[in-house]
Amino acid sequence: MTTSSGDASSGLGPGAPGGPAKRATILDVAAAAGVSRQTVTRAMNAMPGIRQETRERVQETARQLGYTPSRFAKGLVQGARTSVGLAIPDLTNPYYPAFASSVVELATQRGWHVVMDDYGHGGATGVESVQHLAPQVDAVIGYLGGAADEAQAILGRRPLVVLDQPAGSASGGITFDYAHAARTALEHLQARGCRQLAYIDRAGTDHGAPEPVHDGGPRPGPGPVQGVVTVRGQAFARGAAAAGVALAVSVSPESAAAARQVTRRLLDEHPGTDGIVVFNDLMAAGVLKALADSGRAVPADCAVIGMDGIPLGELLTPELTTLALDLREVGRAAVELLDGLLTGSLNPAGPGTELVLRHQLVLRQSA
Amino acid sequence: MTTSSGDASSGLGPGAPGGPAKRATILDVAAAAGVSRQTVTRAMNAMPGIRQETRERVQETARQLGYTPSRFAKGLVQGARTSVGLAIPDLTNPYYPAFASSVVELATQRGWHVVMDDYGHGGATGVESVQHLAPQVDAVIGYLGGAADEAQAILGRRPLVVLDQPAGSASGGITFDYAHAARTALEHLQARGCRQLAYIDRAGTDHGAPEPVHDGGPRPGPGPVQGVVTVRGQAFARGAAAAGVALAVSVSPESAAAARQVTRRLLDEHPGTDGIVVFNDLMAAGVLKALADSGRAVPADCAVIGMDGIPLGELLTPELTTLALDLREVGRAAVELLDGLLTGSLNPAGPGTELVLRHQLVLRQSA
DNA sequence: ATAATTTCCGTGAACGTTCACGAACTTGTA
DNA sequence: TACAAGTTCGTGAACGTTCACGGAAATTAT
Repeated sequence: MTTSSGDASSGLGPGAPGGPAKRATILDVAAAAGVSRQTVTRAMNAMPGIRQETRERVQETARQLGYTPSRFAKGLVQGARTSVGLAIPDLTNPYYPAFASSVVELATQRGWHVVMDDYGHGGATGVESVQHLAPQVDAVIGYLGGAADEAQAILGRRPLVVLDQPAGSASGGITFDYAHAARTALEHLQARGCRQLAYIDRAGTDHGAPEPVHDGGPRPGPGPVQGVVTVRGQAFARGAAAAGVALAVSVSPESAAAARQVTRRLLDEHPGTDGIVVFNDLMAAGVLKALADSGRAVPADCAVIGMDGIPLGELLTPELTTLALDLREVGRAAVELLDGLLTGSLNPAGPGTELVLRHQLVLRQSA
Repeated sequence: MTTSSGDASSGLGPGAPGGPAKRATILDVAAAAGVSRQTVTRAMNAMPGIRQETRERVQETARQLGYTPSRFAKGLVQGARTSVGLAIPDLTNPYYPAFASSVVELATQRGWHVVMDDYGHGGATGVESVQHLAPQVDAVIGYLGGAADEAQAILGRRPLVVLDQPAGSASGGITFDYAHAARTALEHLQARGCRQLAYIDRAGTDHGAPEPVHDGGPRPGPGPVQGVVTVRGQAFARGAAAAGVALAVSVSPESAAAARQVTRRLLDEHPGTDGIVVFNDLMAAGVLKALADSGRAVPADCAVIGMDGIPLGELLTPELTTLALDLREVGRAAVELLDGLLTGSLNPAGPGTELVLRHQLVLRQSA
């Protein structure tokens, strides 16, 4: 502008000098190219009704000015592309990536964007995650670990699909038939001849549990059951009681290393244990280590059944028998449920639509 | 609408009848509550200058109408909250979640949102992923597997941080010192007394390779090296040549199962192999399986070194020695680099700032 | 009682884009 | 030449929110 030389805006436009280089707008491009807003729009969006030469000139001008259309202005006038929030407690836990991958894939197929929040590492809760996502998304899918009502309140009318917890007032929910899983596992172990069973539960309450129960009723067996606080754990305790089989229960933080230690103690207290079911495959990996530590052969001396069926199981030694969940299928169920909610074939305001999925026993070496 | 009763909007507002229930705006709320736009804004955003009673009344009205402020209108007037795109080839590969988790955590700390794209499953490329993300984000971090220039062109002035490939015209890049990694691994194996080494490379070119070379120069050893196409593979081939050590190279698709098969063939062709380095830990798991299949003891008969240091390695039997990368640290580096680019302390237009990280040998049982 | 604050609330403007429409220019045809 | 039809481009309006400012009402001070 102030220079007398002719070649203004040579290559870089703003950026080098002065302040933070105020963002170029469509008007800047229009002015620089000697056309109107609408022509710039036509050039940038591959619309008809513009001469090829003009289009190229405008595009070049836009490039030189570093022009990027404001997604806000565009969204405001065109109506939102839907974007869904995905709340995950811990991507580091191999259970979740498989699920998340599926959600992202199917959401992308529908033209949605996925805003991901991996809230566990910051020590946040599921509700806080929803709070963080809320202003940015049109819907949320998530493993919140409870408080579905509160989360739905934050989202207002926008649909919320929660997993592995009662839907409550949430628009939709996907749960798992743990009673069926427990029955399947226990029957398999019994058929195998196991008589001294144990279950390793995860420590830390999952807020999905209906009541933080101490199982005040008749103790189903000799094992300690007081610590059982997850819904999975309750299902196994009840399943064992129903089947009239002894079940020792230990509780461990959700990691292989922790499960290894807990299992060592369990084996000290119950040396005759000959069958163990574990909260999930990751912890089962630690259980296998502990059994190896103690010199026991798997499955000869003690059988092990994991849960969830993550790919890791196949790589362990021995390969892990597990109550598998097709995590891509879980993701598909969540996305399709949300799709129904969004397109209105399902009513978000109505009572939460619940979908129940079942684990399937995958026999490998460990049991 | 058709009813004569007076109680309009009782509890649910729109939604039940008619069409897709046009979205409620701030003006609807203002009218329903008998106040102005600005008062609604004040009520919804916890701003001062409003009576508590009014605030509650407005909030209740908003709730009843299912009002959710438009993120586009808000963004337009307030200036963008920055949101970054995260392009990941395959969340199912345990390498990436650890990285992604770190990125999400640190981005959230900065108040950014993360739009995730897991582009591999759809058969898309990194560039297509960037294309998909571009209209929605202010910057991109990603493993693109090449074509950084093209991706940067799509983003215009918006910063792009690429990983594990030359930055090219991208604003920033993070690469790994594979020459150092190769040297470390080979030296360790030699010191261990291994004499017949092998390297299992990943099939499929990573476009980051400077030239799709057939290594036309003098063959560094007896092993077949023609298939080496990844930068990692080249580093190992060169490292072996420099150290004057024989190195057989096999190529396998990126999965444990595939690596298992390839390793079986390798062992048939080179039965004397007593040390194997693998492209990554996931494939190394398959290599361990193959060695077990062949009746070889690890590390007594053959040592194995993996690469990248994912948590899986500790759970294998034997536990995997690996050239570990602190993936959370990689995420941190990417985010901090991007932060510099965004806040302007680094110049996005300038030549890409490259950062080189090093693998560290973590000794466990397998070597 | 009047003035000086303070509290509360409303109105014009602006953010950057696309849509709907119309004007100007070009080409083809009688 | 004149008219129709097509091509290319520009202008007002609208999307829904917040900001800056100003006015009215309620409260306190003089």
